[in-house]
Parts: sequence; structure tokens; C-alpha cells
Amino acid sequence: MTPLRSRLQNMWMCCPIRQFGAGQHVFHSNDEQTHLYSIANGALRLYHNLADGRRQIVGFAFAGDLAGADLQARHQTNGQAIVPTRLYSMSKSMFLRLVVENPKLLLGLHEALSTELAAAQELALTIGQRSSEEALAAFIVGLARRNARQGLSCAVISLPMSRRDIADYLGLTIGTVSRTFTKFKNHGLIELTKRRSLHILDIATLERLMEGTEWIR
Amino acid sequence: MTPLRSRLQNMWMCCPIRQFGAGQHVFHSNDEQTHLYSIANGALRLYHNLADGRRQIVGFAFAGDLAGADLQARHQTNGQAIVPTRLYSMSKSMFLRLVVENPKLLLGLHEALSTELAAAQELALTIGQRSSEEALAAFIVGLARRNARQGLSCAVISLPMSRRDIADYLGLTIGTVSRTFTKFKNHGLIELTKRRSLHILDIATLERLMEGTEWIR
DNA sequence: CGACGGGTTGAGCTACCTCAACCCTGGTGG
DNA sequence: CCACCAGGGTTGAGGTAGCTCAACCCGTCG
Repeated sequence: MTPLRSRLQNMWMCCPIRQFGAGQHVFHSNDEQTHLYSIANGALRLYHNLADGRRQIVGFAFAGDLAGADLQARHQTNGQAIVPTRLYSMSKSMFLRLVVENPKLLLGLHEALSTELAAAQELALTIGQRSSEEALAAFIVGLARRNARQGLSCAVISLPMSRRDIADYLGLTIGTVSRTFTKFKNHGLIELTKRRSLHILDIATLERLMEGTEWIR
Repeated sequence: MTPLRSRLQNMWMCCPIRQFGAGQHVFHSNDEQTHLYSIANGALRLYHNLADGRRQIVGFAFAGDLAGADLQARHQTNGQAIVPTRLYSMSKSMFLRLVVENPKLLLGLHEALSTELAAAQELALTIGQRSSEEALAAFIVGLARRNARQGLSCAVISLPMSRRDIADYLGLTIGTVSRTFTKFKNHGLIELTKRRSLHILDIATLERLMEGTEWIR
């Protein structure tokens, strides 16, 4: 954990906490953006829609992640709780006042935003170039790496989101996601335990799969 | 043009200019990131690769755009000149020194990075949910809107990138891109003039196409 | 215990890919 | 100034990954 990040983390300690039930929106796309959020626990889906309802999830935010880090006048995405979620909220003006006292805070936020940008570009790579198997492998490995960074188990992966969420994230359909999970299970790469969690049995093969250097029949 | 942005623009006036020929790389993914760039003229493609050479272009940068705005230790993408390109370059340490004097500069950079994030997320929407026709319409409209923002003609669109670049940007193949251009031409939406430019004849239909509210046979 | 929502599986379809031939254009050199 | 060439772009024919639609399964909750 870099100094920048820890400074950002301390900043939330005295902020009010807001709660959202599963399915509730924290903000809608094009809403005025008044606050910066840090997720205490739970999970958000961040998504875009087309006119006919097609949905692209552009990211998930879990405990420790920020939302609204762009500081724009209006929200660029919809933000919706996947499960009951609590988040620290700080008004943008409050944050900007803190920045005046401590300019490093803005650098920390900038770093967080850079990470989000890298994730969005990696997602474009996944959707645009990877096959359904490569994409799902990338998704699972991504969650494992996030767990590792947070000091959680990188073998047991919790999946708060539904199959539809995963499909709308990877640009696939629910059927293809389900079939691909089954295929991974049959190849001994993962174990599907409870409905919303899995065990990784062979991360090395998943990593080769996501890079396109391994294939399964 | 917001004050933040104009402040960012003035900052480059005294910076050294570097030149790159078509196909030359300004930086490679994972290179140490030493500088911040502003494109004086020309164009860059920003891209990721998979192990077997599949390429996802995650953005194009044209005159007035920044590169390296993430200020990370290492470059997150490859950056390659599409055509002969000149760019202002400023070392990160120089930029950070300027920021100490004028903290607003960092806010301006943050805003630019937010714009990049929004573009990357919109790209994910395009690749993940839009059909080839909707995707190409979104691409053309995106270029037209950029031109409008820069005070250029939004009817005459210059396409410095090849069909392969467009395909690798939209997650399609060169054949599909070419066929879709032809279809748009046959429907009177665009005129294909020179090889690397086009005229928009019916932007309203293109906009409805990209939102999924109109179809062409 | 029944109903419901999410997940899995199967059968058939189609949008887009693959591969290959052809065309066009701009650049080069005779 | 023209002939040639190379590389990008277009078009066609056939194949296939992943979609659609529908049936079924299973765990949860009233």
C-alpha cells in the first residue's frame, strides 16, 4: 500500500455512511455528481445502457474501492448496489477543501482514477479480442488478483454478482457464461461450490488461457 | 473551453517538441513512464496486445490530446504514431514542480483523465453491446463530435487510421468494417471520398443507429 | 408444499469471421 | 510520362462461435 493510498483511506474515517439495499441505485448516469464515495462493504455494478435496454457493465466496485473519483459535474455511469452495501460519502466540495490543506490527496485520487482507466482498457481488450473462454478466465483471474491485493484468499472467490452481470460485463450471454463455467469445472480448473462463490483449482492454466497461450477442447 | 483546460494548454508552450514517423512508437506498454505528452499534430494509436498478436486499440489521440496523463510509474499501453506526429513532451518531475506552484494544473489533468476513462467505458459499451453497424456509427459520430469540440468541420471526417486500426478498435474484422462502410454509403449516410476521409451526409440517422433506435436492412 | 427466480442445458440460427480472389491507388523507377 | 508494383481496401463464399429460444432444474421463501 503506497503512502498516497493510505492517506486517501484515512480521510474517510469521519465521513457519514450511507446504506443501500440490493438493487438500489447510488447514482444514475447524468445525475449531478455531488459526492465522492468509498465502499465500506458490499458491491456496486457500474453500467451503461443503450436505448433498448442492452446493458454494459463497465466495472464492479468492492470494499475499499472508490466511486465518483472522476470529480466530474455529472456521473458518467449508473451505480447500483448488487448486495446490501454501505459506503462512506464525502461531498466534492469537502474533498476539495481537504485537498487545499493536503495536495497529496488529489494525487492519490489521480492514481485511483488511473487504475480505473487501466481496468476499463483491459476490459475493452477482453470484450474485443478474447474468446468466451479467454474472457471468463480473465474475469476469474482478475477477481483472484484483486483478492490477493486486498490480502484475501486468492483461491476462494466470492461472486456477489449474478450470471447476467458477468455476461453483461464480458459482452456475452448468460448461457455462454454458464456453459463456460461448466467447461472450466469439467477440466478441473475451478470448483463451483455455492451459487455465488467458486474455488480456483488451477490458476496457472487460467492465466495462460486469458493470454491466449493455452486452449481447452 | 474551461479555465482548467486552457491552463493545461498554456503549460506546453515552452516544452521541447519530439517528432515521430508513421509506425514509430512513442512508448511501449510497461516502459518506465518519464514524460507527459501533448500532441501538437498527427495521431497516435494506443493499444494492448495478447500473446499471439491480437491487438485491441483502446484509443486514438489527436492534436490537443494528452498521452501519459495517468502519471503512473509505467506506461499502461503502447503508443504508436499513425502518421508523422509531433508532440510536446514534459518530464513528470517538471510537471509535478509546476503543480506545486499551481495546483489547478493537477485538477486539469484529472479532468482530462476522467474524459479518457469515460471514452474507454463507452468503448466497452460499443464493443460489448453494439452490432457492427451500431459500432461503426458510434465510431463515426465520435469523430464528428470530437471535430465539433475542436471547432473543425463535423461533416468532413479525416481518418488517419487504416481499416485494420478501425477493426482492432471496434473488435471487428477488416472485412466487416469495409462491408459496413459500403452499406452506409449505399444508404446515403456517408460518402467515401479519399481513402482516408469521408463526408457525413446524415448524422441524425447515424446517431439513432448508434443508440439502437434505428436499423438499416 | 408450491411458486418463483436464477442457473443449466439443448437445438437450431445467424452475425460475424475466415480465407481467398480481386481491385484500386499512390509511389517508384525506367 | 507511363508501367509496374506493393500494400491497403473491397467483395464473395462458406464456416463457426456464440446467440436465441425454450425446456428443465434447483434452491429459497412464503
